[in-house]
Amino acid sequence: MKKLMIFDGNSIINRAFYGIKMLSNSKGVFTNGIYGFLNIYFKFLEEEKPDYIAVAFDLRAKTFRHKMYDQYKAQRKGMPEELAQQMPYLKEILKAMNVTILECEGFEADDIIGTVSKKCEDENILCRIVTGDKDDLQLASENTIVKLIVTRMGRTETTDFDASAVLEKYGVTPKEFISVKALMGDNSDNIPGVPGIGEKGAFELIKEFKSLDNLYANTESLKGAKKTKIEDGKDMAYLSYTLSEIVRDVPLETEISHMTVNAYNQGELFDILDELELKSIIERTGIEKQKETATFEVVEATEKDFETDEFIYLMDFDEQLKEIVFFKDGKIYFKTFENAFETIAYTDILKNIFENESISKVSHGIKKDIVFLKNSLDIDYNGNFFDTEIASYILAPTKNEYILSDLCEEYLGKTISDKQNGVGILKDLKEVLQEKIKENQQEELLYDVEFPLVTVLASMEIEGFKVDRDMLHEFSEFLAKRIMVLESGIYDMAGETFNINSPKQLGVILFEKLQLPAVKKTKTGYSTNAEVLEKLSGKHDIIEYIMEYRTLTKLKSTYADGLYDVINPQTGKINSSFNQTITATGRISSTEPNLQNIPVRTEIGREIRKMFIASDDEHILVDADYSQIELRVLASMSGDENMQEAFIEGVDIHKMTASKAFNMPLDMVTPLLRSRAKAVNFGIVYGISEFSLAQDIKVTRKEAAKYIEDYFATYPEVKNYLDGAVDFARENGYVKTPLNRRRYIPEIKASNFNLRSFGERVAMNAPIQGYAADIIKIAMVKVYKRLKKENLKSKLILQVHDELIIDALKTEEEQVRKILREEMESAVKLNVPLEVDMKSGNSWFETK
DNA sequence: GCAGGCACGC
DNA sequence: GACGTACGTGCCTGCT
Repeated sequence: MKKLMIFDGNSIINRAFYGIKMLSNSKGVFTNGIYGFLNIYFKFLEEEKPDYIAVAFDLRAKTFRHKMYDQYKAQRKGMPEELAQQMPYLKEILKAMNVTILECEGFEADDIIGTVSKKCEDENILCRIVTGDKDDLQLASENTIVKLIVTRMGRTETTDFDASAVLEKYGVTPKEFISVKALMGDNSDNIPGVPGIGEKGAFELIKEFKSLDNLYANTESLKGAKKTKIEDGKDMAYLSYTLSEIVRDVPLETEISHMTVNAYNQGELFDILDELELKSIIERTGIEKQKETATFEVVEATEKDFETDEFIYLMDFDEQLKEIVFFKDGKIYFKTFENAFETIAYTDILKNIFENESISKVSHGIKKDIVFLKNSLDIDYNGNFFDTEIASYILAPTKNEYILSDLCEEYLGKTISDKQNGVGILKDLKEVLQEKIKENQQEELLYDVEFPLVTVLASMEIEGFKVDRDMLHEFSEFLAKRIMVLESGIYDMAGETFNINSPKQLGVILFEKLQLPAVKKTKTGYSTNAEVLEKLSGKHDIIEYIMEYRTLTKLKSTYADGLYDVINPQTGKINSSFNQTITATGRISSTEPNLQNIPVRTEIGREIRKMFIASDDEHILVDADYSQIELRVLASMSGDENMQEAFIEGVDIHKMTASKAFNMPLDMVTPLLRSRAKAVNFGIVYGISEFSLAQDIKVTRKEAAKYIEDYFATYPEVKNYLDGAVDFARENGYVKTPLNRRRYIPEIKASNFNLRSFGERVAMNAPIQGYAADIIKIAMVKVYKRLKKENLKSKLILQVHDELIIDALKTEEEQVRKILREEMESAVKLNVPLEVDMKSGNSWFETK
């Protein structure tokens, strides 16, 4: 016997959508429903190996059921936007797979399925119905099996129902199932049923009477209230029956003989799946990439081959240079290096290329090359280059990684098999990226800010920050002693030893053994974070101990010991990595170690900064930080005169905000009111929610909302500006800074309130934080160039978002201060002054 | 190897 | 009313 399988497209994509966590491609198109549908589709295809296959869909148009009963599915909300946008893609995919799609105006997918299964019965074909909708159980028969799926926690479970399985599970036949539903109704479809008859009653009645007709022919055998309910509900019952009964003679245009399982239209299918970045599905379909695989002639390079005016290369090294591959005149050249001698013999050739301004370089991730060439061969990489990694980041800053092969597939549709072939299409990639950068008007941002910054960051990495090893070690030992004392105190009070670092064990001690009130829970148990501990403070002496223990162990492990472990033993310096392609907003990040989160707020934490020192006795640290850069940016971009006034007059912005928002003279502003105004300013800058603001300043959400309202009344143009940013994002899908740094915000269209609110806050915040990031990057490039131009030996060694640190030769200190102030304050022209606070000192501690 | 909880900075 | 909450990095635990 032949076998047909039919899927309920809407039902399955729905199940998948709600059962699988949100997925989206890098452009923000959601894909979880499609992903789930296809996995289910392939699973059943492999299991059942049908001869015919079809997928049925609902259409948006009203069905005969709506015409018959205007309340039908009336309460049902439309599909959420995140799912709706996936439907056309799914249909395209099915078309590319040459799968029959069945839709029929005026009917639902269920009716189409009912019709197809009826045809199967007539033509003696086995039928398999795959759906998440229990209603289809009425279609089960000997030859028709309903495969009912349930998705939970990302897993799909299936139960098979033929007629006897329905009878066994529910005690009624498939056809009787319709009558049951007619009596009990269905909330999800808004089918009324008989008032007062629920699931239990409906099943009992139909088990006894078998059908509605028989029930109503024998109502006299019923008793009491039930009898009245049934009799009164007769019209409703019959209406509900018609609504519930699946139609089995929908006018379909397609015959079963046309529903054969066909070969895929490979190129088309690949393109869609590739666009959606559904890699595992591509693998599962087994489709071959129809696209070109880049292959080039590969030859070993001679010294002469290195002569070129455009050096397109990829370099491989660890401690030693291992290989350079480069592309020239349609050929790939490679040169491998077995040992240090070979490398040294090549130093001049490499120097000629990398130090020569007139040879332009193209590569992927150039900063690491600059650092390597300087450290291992003392080669000074000049600034004439195009970095495809940085360019890709500017085009799409929210991607997790910028891998060359992925980018080639994305932008060129070409697959690269290895590094050698990668270099062969680097130039093509460069040209596509260049074009897109131009389209987005991001040329100034890329060529005048980001590329020059690569050199600056490399220099900062090479230079490093000198630390006082011994002092760091002593501090660690000091902490260790104090931690020991706290530890034994905690064990005493707890009456047992346990791992204080384990929130799980700590939770048991505090909230079970010591019976302290548990205020907050996490996914896995009791919350024991600082906020919770603060609330418990005073209730038990152990709390203070734990709070101090947390502070000190954090200081010891992350800072004292963590930093000690990464000191270069030769130089006594710490060399962090500065990453330019991580953050969504345009800020840079620092890793291994992170020097952008060295403690400053608490006295004990600030101690760490005493260990960050000038490189030697001849040097001094000069620290310059922008004063309120984000708020100045906001004042300038919004054009709000009230806010600008504060900066032009040079008064304390938080105090001014409090004075204006709470309608009182400046000298009446109390520290508490100032700190609340500050929190609102802070919240605006970081795009925090009303909820977070309430938590921050420990007021109710309502009060927080009032503060925000007062704030916007004080600065009406700020409100206007922020609303405008949200509108812009809704319309364009992204926001931008004045330098056209973009951030895409797919969340702005989400139907989920939290996700959409998040998108709106991002839309308001990204231009502010992003522009501040642009400004300090411009300043860094200008400061670096000035230091070089004026032949100074002082070096930029660190950036912390609004702060620059220079390790200055003492004899150059005044010149360095002048350069920092001038270049930072003139980086861009705002409608308010850009101000810099500056301080020198022998340690980072002293500069604060 | 990975997720969760926590804490540090701007 | 939405039950999650700006951006990052790194440490520790406790599970697989």
